[in-house]
Amino acid sequence: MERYNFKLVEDKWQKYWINNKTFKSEKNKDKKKFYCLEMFPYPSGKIHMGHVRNYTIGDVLSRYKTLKGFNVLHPMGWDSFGMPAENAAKQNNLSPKDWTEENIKVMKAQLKLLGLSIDWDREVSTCSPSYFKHQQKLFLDLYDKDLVYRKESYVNWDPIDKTVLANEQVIDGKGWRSGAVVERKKLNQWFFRISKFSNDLLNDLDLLDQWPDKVKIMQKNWIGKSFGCEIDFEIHGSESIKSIKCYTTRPDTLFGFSFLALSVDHPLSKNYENNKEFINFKKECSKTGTTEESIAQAIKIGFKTELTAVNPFNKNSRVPVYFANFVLMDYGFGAVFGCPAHDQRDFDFAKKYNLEIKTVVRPAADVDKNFEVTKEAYPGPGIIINSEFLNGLSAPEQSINEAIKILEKKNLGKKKVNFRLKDWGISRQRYWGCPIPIAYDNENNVVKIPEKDLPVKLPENINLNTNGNPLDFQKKWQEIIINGKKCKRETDTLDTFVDSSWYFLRFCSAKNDLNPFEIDDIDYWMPVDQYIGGVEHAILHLLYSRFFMRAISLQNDDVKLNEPFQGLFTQGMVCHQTYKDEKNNWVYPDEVFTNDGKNFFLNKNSKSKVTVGPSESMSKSKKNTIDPEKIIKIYGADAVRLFILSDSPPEKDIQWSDKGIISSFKFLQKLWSLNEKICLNLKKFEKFDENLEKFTNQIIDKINKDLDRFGFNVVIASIHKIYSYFNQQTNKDNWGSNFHKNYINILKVINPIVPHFSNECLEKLKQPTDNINWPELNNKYLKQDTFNIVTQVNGKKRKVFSFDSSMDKETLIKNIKKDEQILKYIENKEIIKTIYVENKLINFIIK
RNA sequence: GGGCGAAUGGCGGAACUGGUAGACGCGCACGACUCAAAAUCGUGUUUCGCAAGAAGUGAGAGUUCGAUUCUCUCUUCGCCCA
Repeated sequence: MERYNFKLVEDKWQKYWINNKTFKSEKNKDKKKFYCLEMFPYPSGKIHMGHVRNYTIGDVLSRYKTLKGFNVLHPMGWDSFGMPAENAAKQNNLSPKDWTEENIKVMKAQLKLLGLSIDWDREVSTCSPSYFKHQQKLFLDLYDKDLVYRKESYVNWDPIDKTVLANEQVIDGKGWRSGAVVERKKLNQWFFRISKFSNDLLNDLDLLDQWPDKVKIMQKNWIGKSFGCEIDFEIHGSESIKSIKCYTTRPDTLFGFSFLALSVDHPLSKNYENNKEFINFKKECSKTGTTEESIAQAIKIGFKTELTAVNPFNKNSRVPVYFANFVLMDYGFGAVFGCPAHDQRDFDFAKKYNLEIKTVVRPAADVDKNFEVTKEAYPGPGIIINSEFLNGLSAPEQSINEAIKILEKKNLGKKKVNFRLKDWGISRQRYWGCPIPIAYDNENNVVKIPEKDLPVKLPENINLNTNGNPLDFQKKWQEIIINGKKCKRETDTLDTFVDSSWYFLRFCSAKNDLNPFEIDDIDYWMPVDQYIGGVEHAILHLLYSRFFMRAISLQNDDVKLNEPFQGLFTQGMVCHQTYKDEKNNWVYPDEVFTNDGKNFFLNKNSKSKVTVGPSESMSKSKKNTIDPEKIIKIYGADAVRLFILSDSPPEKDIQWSDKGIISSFKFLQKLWSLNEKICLNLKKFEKFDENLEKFTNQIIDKINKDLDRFGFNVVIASIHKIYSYFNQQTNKDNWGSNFHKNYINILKVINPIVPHFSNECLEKLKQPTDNINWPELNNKYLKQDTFNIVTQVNGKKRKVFSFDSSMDKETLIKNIKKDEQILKYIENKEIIKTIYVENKLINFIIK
C-alpha cells in the first residue's frame, strides 16, 4: 500500500485544472447560474489564515454548486490601491506599483497552492488602468446624474499622515494608522450623494432575507433614521437676525431649554469675523475631530454672544446664545437648543458656564416625585414634568408627538425626518489611488476630463516623500488642455472604497475594454448569489456597494438592479494564542518550544521563558500568526482546507491548533488507506447490501442539508462517520454488490472539501473526474423503517424501544406497557395522561 | 451609555420547527503490535456512585407532560455603535 503523497497529488491536479481550464466560466443561458464571490484581498504581501478560511469557504461552496449542476462564476481579484503600498514604497524607496505587483504575484501563487476553483481569466486589479479607466467613466456618469458634487467641508485631518480620514478611520479621536490626535480642517472635497438613497438603503434591508440580521441591524443603525422637528427660535439683541432655525429630536424637552448653541460655521459667525476673541475660539474648536465620538469626549467650550433666544413654549423665557465646539454645521442646521438635564453634552456645557439645569423628565419607575438631575444628564425614558401642558406624558414617544403637534399648530416648527448617514466623502490626498477624472480651468470651474483622454493615469517614478499629497508637486502632470483651454488636474485620488464598490460587476465582463461591464453579462450573472467575507465590512463596503448599484441603475434603462448581493455570509476570525518573552516582546508561535505543554521557552535549548497569553485574532503586530504557505507545504492543501472548516462553525472564530491540523492530515492518510484497500478489491459481490444503501443515502442527504446552511464543521463530522462505517465494511468478508457505487458517491460528496484527494481516489477507481455530479438519492432509502421510541415516565427517560414504523399507536403503547422496565414505574399507579409523539416519544404521566 | 450575540465535559464543538444532551474531533486512560519508543489499530471517557440510580447545558425564576431550545431577572464574555 502506498502512503498518500499530497505533494505529487496536489501538484498534479492543480496543473490539470490550469491546463484544462476547468474553472473557466462562460455565460450559458440554458443553465442556472451561481455567482459565488469572496471579498477580494488587499495585496499586502502574503496571504494569511483569514484568507485561507474565507477562500476555502467560498471554494467549497463553488465546487458544491458546480456538482449540483449550476453554472458557477467564481472570480478573484485584487483591491490593490491604498496607503500600505505608498508607505512601503516610501520606506524601501521603490514604486507602489512594483511593490503591489510583486505582492500580487506572490499571493496569487499562494492561492493557487490552496487549489481554489477560480476562473483566473477574470482576474482584475483595481490599480490597473484597465480597471480604473472604467471607474473614472463611472465617476463621470455619476457626475452627470448629479450624484457627485464638490463642496468645502470639514474633514478629519491626520497631522502625521497628512491625510483626510473617514470617520471610521478615527479611533478614540486618533488616526487609525498614525495614532495622531485628529484635527478638524476645511478642504474642498468630492462627495457621492449617498444620502439621496438613505430611505431606500434602509427600507430595502427588509428584502435581504439571506443576509445575517446582525449586519442588517448595523446598517440600519448606521443610516440612523430619526424623526424630529425643526424649530424657529425668535432672537433678540440683533438688528439683522430675527430667528434661528434648529433641528431637534427631542422637542418634548423644550421646557428645559437653557441655551442655544451654534456651530462656529453657522452663517451668523460672519458677524464675528473681526472679533479677536471669536477667532481664537474658532481656532480652539478646530482641535476637536468631527466624529460623534470625539465630540462627545471633547471638553465643551463656548463663546457667548450678546443675543438671546426665546423659548417657543414660554415667551417670557429668554436664554443666551453661544457658539459651541460640539455643534457641527453638518448636523441639522448647525444650531441646537440646549437642554442640560437630558443631554450629556448640554449638561457638561451648562455646568461649565453656570447655566440653568431644569429637569423635565423623570424616570417612570422612580417613585421619588422630586427626582432632579444633578450629577449627570438623564437621557432615558420616563414621564414629563415641569412642562405645563406636556406634564404627565410618557417620554419619549408620546411626548415628542405631542410637542411636535403643538409646535406645528402654533406655526413654530414642523416635523422632519433626519438621517445620520452623511454623504460619502471620496477625496483622498494620496498618490496611490484612482485619479479623479476632473480638471479646473483658470476660473477654477470644474471641467470633466473627456472620455477620449481616459484613463487619467498616475505619473510614475515620482518623489513620494513630500509634505502632503505627492501629486500636488507634479506640476507637469497637472497640466492638461481641454477644448483648447489650459486646465489643471484634480490632484486628489479616490477613496479605495470606491474601487471595491463595483468590482463584482467588472468580474462579469472582466476583459471588456470598452465598457465597465456589458448589460448582457450582468443580466445573466448578477446579483452575486453568495458573498462571503469578514464582518468588519458589514457597514461601509456593503453599504457603498449597495449605493453604487443604485447609482448605476438610476436613470438607466438597461440596468435595474438595486441589491448587488443576494446572500451574505460573514465568517469568523482565525485566532491563535499569543506569546511574550521575558522582555515582554511578542514572540512568533514557531519560536516557542515546549516539552510538557506547561512550560514554554524561546527556542529548543534556551532557558529563556515564554509566557502564554490569551488567544486573539491573528495579527502581525502580536506575532501570533501562522504562515499558510508553510503549513500547506507540511500538511498539504486538502488537510488545511479540512481543518479550517472542521473545528468551529464558520461564522464563529476558530482557534488555530497544531493538534487540529495534524489530526486532519492523519485523517486523510486513513481515508487513503481505505481507498487503497478498496482499490485492491475491484471485483463485485452478488448480494445487494440494503443497509449500506441506507447509510450512504441518508448521510449524503444530511451532508447536503448541512452544506446548504454552511454547517461545514458538521459535514466533516459526517465524513468521519463515513470513514468508520466504510472501514468496518471493508473488514467484512462479504462486500455488497452496491459497495463501489456507494463509495464512489461518497468520493464525489467530499470532492468540494478535499478536491485533490477526491480526484486522485476517483481516478484510481477508474472514475471520471471532470463534470462529476452530486449523487442522485433514492427516496426509498431515505425513509426510516424503524424508529426509536423514547419512553418517559413523568418526563424522565426510562427506556428506548425500537419499533417498526408500520406499527400502530395502540399496539405500540400496549407493548411498552407490558415491558418489565416500564412496569416497574407504572404498575399500580394511575396513568392520568399519555403523550405520544409519532415515531419519537411516549410520556406517561402518573400520579 | 446603547444595540446585537454568546455561555453546553479537561478542550473545540453537536443537538432539525420544544421531544434520547454531549454527535464528531482533540486530549486522557487502558489494551494490541514492538526488545523498546514513535506510528498504527482496538476499547473506554459528563459528574457522583461498586451498583441500582441520581444530578447535569453560566445563576435564579416562569410557561410546559417535557426546556440547551420559549419568557423574565441577573452574571460574565465577545462584537458593533457611541
